[in-house]
Amino acid sequence: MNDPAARPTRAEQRRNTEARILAEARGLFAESGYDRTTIRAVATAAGVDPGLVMHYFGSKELLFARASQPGSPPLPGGTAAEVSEQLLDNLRGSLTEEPVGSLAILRSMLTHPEAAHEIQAASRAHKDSISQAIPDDEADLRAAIVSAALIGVIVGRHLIKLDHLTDAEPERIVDLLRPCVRSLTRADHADG
Amino acid sequence: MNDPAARPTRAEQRRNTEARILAEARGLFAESGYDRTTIRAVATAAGVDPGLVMHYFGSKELLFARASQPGSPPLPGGTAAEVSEQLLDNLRGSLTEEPVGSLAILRSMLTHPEAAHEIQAASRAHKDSISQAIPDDEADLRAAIVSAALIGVIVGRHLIKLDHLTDAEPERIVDLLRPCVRSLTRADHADG
DNA sequence: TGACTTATTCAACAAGCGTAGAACGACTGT
DNA sequence: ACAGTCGTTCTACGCTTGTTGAATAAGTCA
Repeated sequence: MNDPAARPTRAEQRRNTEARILAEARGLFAESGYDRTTIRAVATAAGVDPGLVMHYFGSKELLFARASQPGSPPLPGGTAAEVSEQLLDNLRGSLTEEPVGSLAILRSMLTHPEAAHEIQAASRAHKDSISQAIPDDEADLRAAIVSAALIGVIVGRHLIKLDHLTDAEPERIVDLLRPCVRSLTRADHADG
Repeated sequence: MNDPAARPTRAEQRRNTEARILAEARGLFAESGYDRTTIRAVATAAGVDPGLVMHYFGSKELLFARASQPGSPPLPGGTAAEVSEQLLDNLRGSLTEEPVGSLAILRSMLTHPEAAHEIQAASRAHKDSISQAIPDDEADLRAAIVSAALIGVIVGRHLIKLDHLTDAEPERIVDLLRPCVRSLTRADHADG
């Protein structure tokens, strides 16, 4: 019955193709964004009829929602120094290999309202857990800035593919950004 | 002949509607991106027939090219300290009111290849003039990082509208980012 | 085996898109 | 005034899209 070499059962078959469709959808959404990814293209990539995609996922919108699961990294917490090091750890992870689902959201965040909302929500959650560690009345703003800047770096590397950002060793980028993150999570900054 | 109150001449009339179309196109491209902005919507917003838009601009692609003129800020140069202050000046300008043409490019940079190329080119030009002021063999990487991070902040404020980033005073954001930019344009950074 | 479910495909619809070309009518130079 | 330019609109073509419902064929269970 459960012989792995045998012809797969019906339920297995279904989960199989459903997973294959989902994987191809993730890839295409991450590569081309929501609008430029057609259900037909997903179906073709998965070796399947477009109608089947609809039958399994209901609509393009629902397919996108399933394909772009936030997979949000653990929220930082603790002292300011700890928070900044956790932020840099997350950054390092996102630089080495970003999960395709996250890239799908990032790719579409400027043109697809739903994706934008998810980014806002994620950034808001991030902010709440960061700003508590910052002894400053501008803590919320600081948290928002560090979110935006780090998103910019990830987007620049994976999606826009900025020249020297794509090839660089993740650890180098993290090292170069460490003073930035620290100055933003601490309340001290000198000008002049 | 040139009585400003009189009925406009043919050439004036043309420049008039052409400018009106271009303005509406800029607005819509900045608001919705390339794909979601239809020529029909631009025409309707300008109170004009879609065919006229084609007749004046040739194609949607050409219209986008005209509507999203880079309007790149003056390239920084000089010593490291001067460069970082110029970068922050540009940032302040982009935070107070970004020209709609630039927002059109930024909005589409993740989904429209042409827009992505323009961002890459702009970032490359930026890099060349920044990295010369940085006494470091990682100068190119530093320049790319600062570009990406600043783009992230601008995008977070104007396009994604991150919570506390939208309301904040530009000068506050600039002040908070000053240590960041300085640490990236200088060759010194401590870790530990 | 036979009844039933279900994974999958086929064919087609309605809508929206960019775009082309003919047509109209007012302005313009001679 | 006449011929021609030109701003502008109308209509329509061809294409792609998301989505649907019927049809097909294979697996499943009594």
